[in-house]
Amino acid sequence: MEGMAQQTRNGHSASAAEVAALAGVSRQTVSRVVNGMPNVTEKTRKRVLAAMEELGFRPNFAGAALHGGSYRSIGLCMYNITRVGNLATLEGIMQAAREHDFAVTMIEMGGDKPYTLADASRRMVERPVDGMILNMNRMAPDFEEFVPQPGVRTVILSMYAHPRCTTIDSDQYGSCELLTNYLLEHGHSNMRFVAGPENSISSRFREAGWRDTLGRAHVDAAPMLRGDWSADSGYAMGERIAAEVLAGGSQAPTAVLAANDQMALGVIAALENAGLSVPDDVSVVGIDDALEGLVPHNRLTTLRFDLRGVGKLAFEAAIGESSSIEAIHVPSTLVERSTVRDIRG
Amino acid sequence: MEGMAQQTRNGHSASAAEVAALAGVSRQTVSRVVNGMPNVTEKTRKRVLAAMEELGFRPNFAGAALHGGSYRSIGLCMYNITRVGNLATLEGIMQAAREHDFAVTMIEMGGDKPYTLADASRRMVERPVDGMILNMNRMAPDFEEFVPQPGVRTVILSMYAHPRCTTIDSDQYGSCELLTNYLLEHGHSNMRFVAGPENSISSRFREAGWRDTLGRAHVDAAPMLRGDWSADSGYAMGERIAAEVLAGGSQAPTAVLAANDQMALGVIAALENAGLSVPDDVSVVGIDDALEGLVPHNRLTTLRFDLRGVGKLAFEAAIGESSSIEAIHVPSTLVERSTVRDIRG
DNA sequence: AACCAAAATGAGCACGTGAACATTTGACAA
DNA sequence: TTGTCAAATGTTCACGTGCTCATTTTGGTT
Repeated sequence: MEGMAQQTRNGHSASAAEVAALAGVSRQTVSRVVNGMPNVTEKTRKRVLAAMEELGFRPNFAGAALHGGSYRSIGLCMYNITRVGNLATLEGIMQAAREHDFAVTMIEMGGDKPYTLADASRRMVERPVDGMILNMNRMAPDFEEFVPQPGVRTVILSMYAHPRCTTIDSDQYGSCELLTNYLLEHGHSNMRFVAGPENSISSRFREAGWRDTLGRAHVDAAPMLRGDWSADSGYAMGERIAAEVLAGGSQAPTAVLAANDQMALGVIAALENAGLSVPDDVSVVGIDDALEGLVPHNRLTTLRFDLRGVGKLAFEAAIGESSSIEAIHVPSTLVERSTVRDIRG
Repeated sequence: MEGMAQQTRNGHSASAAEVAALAGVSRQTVSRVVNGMPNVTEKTRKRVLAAMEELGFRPNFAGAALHGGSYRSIGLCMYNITRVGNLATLEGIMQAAREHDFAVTMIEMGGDKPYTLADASRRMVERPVDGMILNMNRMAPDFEEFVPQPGVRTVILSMYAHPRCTTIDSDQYGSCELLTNYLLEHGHSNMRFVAGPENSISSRFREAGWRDTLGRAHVDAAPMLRGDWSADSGYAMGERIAAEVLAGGSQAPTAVLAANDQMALGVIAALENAGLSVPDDVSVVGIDDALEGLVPHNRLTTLRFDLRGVGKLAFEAAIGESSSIEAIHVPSTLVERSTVRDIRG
């Protein structure tokens, strides 16, 4: 059993005291070596390191954290990791965490029913975290009245501002404002909007951005077409739009704004299937820039969110010292490809 | 500052002792209430709960864990979260974790250079985790010689078996074995294989599965076509295949096995662009079943991995009591749609 | 009222570490 | 040799909790 010298007691790794005993020094010297502090002779350091090696020493996290320091970890509660946007945000958070040598402690809430922020916060706070980020996809039932756990900075990923927590999200509203203006500037005053599902917050803000922008430009909005984010739903709406275009008349649309790229893809397929050309007959724009590498010859003009930026800001707000409460909307950038034609003049 | 009664000292939440003092009971009684132990009068419990509420008590994780219990968390080290497969695996792990009331502590390794298992393990072990799962996308340089941290069960997500750790992965080899046999059974003895990039382990196993299966069936393998997972690379290979088909002759392919769905999509687009019909002229199969909702009228016959199953098994191996070391390959299932034609007879 | 068992509560130790402070060692100059 | 000072090392305390064991209280029975 010599090879098993690492194991002491019931599976727990050796303590600093045992290392100290083996190395013939005091426990404090071991601590100094572990934490790379100065004022240790090279000879002593070597002896301690050898003892650590022999015993398979693993500094006890609890003992270290107990003293009152930070856990160097932030909590993240996600509702649905699978959603493309959430994933990129997660990546941004992870990247920021790595730069600060933080870990990310994740818990997932049951995917079926919408969770309350209070539940998420309660489950998270019993973990070793220095702050927390709560993702809110659908509307949390207790959003307004939610009170964050005292002493743990809490950031909510949400378009809605919160009275007691900093909120961060990509500017969903601004995204459609930007795209609508873009289409208007290219002469498309008669456009159709293919929306996402009604229960999605993003979807609602995207729709509002479109509608308000048209209103500000004094352009009448045609009835919105309801999709469900999927390419097939986009295709179905695309068929309707194709019929409108083919029917002609002054109300015939010249452009389509789809609330995500998949639906835009469906719209394009339906239009082309009906013998129409994109962008010669109809211009189409999407949102998300999610088709990269996924579709051959991707040429969709779309909008890219700075999701890593969102993740980074969320992380920094969660560990930040500032106690100010902000509502941050991160802007997005237009990605011009070739599905929009300029029809002015 | 009455509303700030929650905050004591420098941002730390109140201790059980302070709660005890306020409630006029012993600290041990507070502990009993917190942990829901029996033998506490209802009246006492109420008083303690009230005191906890007033002070905003948060049980100190370190203090509790110090006693030697479990952290109720497993570590996960990921190389690249963005990859579709990794995401689904993560989801499986999260789901299993939730069922056991575990959290998942994630760290990400720098996305640019391949990481060593030793690095990942070292960074992970200083966190409060009861076990760890290491993801290995490319070949880790130290795979063979890696020795897991003593006392922390370590699971590697890898197709290769490891001498000292349990390994788990979707059966990449078996996936192409299954699909190749499927095509052979449908009369396609002349098929082309569009591979993924050379540095990907999955890619290598998928290619080997295809090649070996053809060998066992005594069918000559045509030269493999090298893609890079992207739809555009699939399109490029599809153009070459189309040329071969149109050239005719006994060596003209009747089917294509693409190592992922995106490339299959590209192949189909190229074939159809060349005036060929799928599946009437050429059959095409992909792998991953990744196009759901993403593409209108998805009809690609493909293979679905049980990635959640992989995640679940990995989690359970990481917290399991059994010290046996296994190499688990989780099988996948065929998803028949309509891009393969039976040309027997 | 007296007694007893069971339930409720309290006291003290142990966990492994970091930090402040105390002590020893070693080098060098007078 | 002796004194001095800095570097190296050791000692002690504190952190907040769970557990074991001791003590007190409660409720019921004789």
